[in-house]
Amino acid sequence: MPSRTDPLTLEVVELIGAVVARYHEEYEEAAASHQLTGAQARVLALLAFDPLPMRRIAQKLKCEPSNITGIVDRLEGRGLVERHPDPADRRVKLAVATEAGMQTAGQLRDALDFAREPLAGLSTAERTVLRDLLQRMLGAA
Amino acid sequence: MPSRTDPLTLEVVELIGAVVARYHEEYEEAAASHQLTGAQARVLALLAFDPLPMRRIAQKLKCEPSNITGIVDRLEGRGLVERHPDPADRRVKLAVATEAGMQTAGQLRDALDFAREPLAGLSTAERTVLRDLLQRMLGAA
DNA sequence: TATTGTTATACTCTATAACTATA
DNA sequence: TATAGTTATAGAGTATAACAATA
Repeated sequence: MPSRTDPLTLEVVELIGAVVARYHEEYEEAAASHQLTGAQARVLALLAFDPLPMRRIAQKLKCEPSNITGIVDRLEGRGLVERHPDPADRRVKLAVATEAGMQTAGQLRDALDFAREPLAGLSTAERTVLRDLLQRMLGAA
Repeated sequence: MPSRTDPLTLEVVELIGAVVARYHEEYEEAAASHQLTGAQARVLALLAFDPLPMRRIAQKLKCEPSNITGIVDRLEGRGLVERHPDPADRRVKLAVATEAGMQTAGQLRDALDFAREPLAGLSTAERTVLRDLLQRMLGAA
């Protein structure tokens, strides 16, 4: 078993850092191309998947609920999101992506292809190794 | 050759997104444990590697130079960084990590171990596959 | 009483533009 | 005139605390 700090491991750690930086760069860039901030794009992506109460959005983004008010305000001002009452609990407001919001979210998803291209060039065996490793990385800590 | 959107590839793409999210979470958490913001921690990490002119920091962080003034101000106020004149060009200010800054940067580095633990548990062959894949991912786009 | 969303406040990061001191 | 760093300004994200409506 190789050591925790051998050169190959350090190299891989550095590469992961580079992937993270690259992922963020491209995400911000894709968001900006739609005049959205990163936070707005993340919320829109969540809501395109399914409607959520304000509080749930904050949990998903791991931030305070009070922040979501402004982000959804701005998305709503752009016509990408709407606030709907929850019939089951009148305290709750469900944030829902509009048709335009769904379209924008789809375009954002397509723009984030940088990872998909090279992955598709790998054999099934290689991708399986990668999947298992990533799962281990996420499960271990 | 598998398709660009087959289930295994999509699964891996999703896992990469999770790794990115996790990486950021832990980075912010480690920074916060030293009463630093993410941006401050990133600048400190850069300067712990070697001193840089203000402008170079902005290039590394891919932001406007004017932003760096405030970030370095706050690091300097905490005694983690100093501004030194550049003898070669009196317009330039070199930002240098202090002894305390070097220590903090080292602690931040150690805190970001989540990737290293599981990586060290992989065989050399597996880590080599991973390294090559990550390099391909970064080079392809 | 507890919870949901909001408001108010303060701080940081961000880009843009104008300024200063050097070159 | 061009460049390095700064200042001024405005918009956005963030946490904290207090508030209204509802449970």
